[in-house]
Amino acid sequence: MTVRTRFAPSPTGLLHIGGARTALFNYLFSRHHGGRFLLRIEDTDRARSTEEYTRAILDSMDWLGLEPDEAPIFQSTRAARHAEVAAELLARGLAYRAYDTPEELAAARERAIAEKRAPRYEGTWRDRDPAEAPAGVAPAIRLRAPREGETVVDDLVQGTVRVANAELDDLIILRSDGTPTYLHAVVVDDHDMGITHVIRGDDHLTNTFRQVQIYRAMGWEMPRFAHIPMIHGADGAKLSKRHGAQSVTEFRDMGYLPEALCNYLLRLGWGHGDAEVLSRDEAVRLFDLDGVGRAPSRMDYAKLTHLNGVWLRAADDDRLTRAVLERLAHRPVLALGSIAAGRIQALMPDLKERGRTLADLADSTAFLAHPLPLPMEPKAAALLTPEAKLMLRDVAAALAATDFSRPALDAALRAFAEGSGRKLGQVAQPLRAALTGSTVSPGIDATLAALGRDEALTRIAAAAE
RNA sequence: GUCCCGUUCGUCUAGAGGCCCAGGACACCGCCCUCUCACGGCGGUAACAGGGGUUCGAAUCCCCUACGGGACGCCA
Repeated sequence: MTVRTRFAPSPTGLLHIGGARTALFNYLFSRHHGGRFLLRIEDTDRARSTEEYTRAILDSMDWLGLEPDEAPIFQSTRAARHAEVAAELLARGLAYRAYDTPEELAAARERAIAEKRAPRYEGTWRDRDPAEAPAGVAPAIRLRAPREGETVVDDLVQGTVRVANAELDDLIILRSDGTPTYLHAVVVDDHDMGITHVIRGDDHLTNTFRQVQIYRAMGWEMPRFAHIPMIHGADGAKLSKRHGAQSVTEFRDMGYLPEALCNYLLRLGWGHGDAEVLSRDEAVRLFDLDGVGRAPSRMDYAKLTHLNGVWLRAADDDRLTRAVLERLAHRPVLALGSIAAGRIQALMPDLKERGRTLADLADSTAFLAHPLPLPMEPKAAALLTPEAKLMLRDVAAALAATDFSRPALDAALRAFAEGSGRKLGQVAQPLRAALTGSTVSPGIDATLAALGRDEALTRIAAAAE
């Protein structure tokens, strides 16, 4: 049997990281087992679903490298099939028409809560003669769920979970307007799509019992279920706005790399020995459901950032240069011609050593594209004392005598420092300030070389004035 | 209220009865490297929720308590 998994987001918002992790686990599981990964857009809530969100979710999945193996299926296109299955259940006496009005149900619910009973449907129309149906009320169709015994879910993550059928009620599968409810549509679609493994957030665990009842009623083979714990904010509460970034789009905009976000999300709730840094290939090779824990995990932005640094250092220089240029394009003061691009490219191996996000990288790169006069950070300006300025003129002369290769620049600076009785730092720091307007940059020789002879000497002269 | 699930360093986790007076990673604190900042290296602080069992022996098995989370909709 070929493994088939699916990710089934509803397009009522951006793809958040909980959803991204669910998608990732589905993807990795299917890949690990040589199966297929599908996508279903659950857009049955017509009021809240939008095309923009659908597109945004697709974009985010694409960015994360989680492309589905088949064209996405839109649940809204399958309403007729959902109704057909409901009709079959009705014909076989496994479902029934319920004529309760929303008002009656709401009243019954309030009564139950007031009397501290579970707010369950009492089955008013379960065995009532349809002839008693009130005129003008369109019925909803409810599943005739078993009332005795228990329903068991053999979950790949949660283990065997069981509940007494008396705890469950007769759920609505088709609304009075003929549209399917979520629980019903999911079962029908998963069955028709040939889904073998349903991997989703554990907020769906208790709903699974009712879905199992639908599978049973239809006599369908059941998929295996795997309910993975949810992601919480740093305070342990459900992830929300106040916890900071939560959508994939936001993380992308903040300068996180998709491989880093995937790596982080993979390790959140899943472990494999001491493995921490995992490429996509390694993840596919090692991932399986037995490594997934059952407790909810908290989002740790610091660890994500660290991992991003690791992947940033491993990333290709051309790719990073392009990404940085894109980010810098929003800064009108910069001169982003081919000269600047060349400098950035040249210094990228050194720059990426110290950045943690693309945003950091762009910040630490901007000086290369900045036209003169260079803005000076206060700390940098403080380094340019009158004595330092005098020294800078001599340094410029020493540097001008080299071929401006890194080794030659390094040797010249060391010789100059030694010859003038200074420590290298006493020479390098004012020089750094002159070249970058900052106290922080890659090695001074690399910085000089990236700027090039003319620009470097011009900047030094400007600072020495 | 009812039902379901969970609880190992601050955080993510390793741990499937003796290998654990609990290992790794991030964060934090020292030191080293060093032209700055990073990177890297070395070291440190820090956890089995509590209580009962079972067993020669329990982080690992059972029970209870506490605390978290989730679900109970003609939402998905």
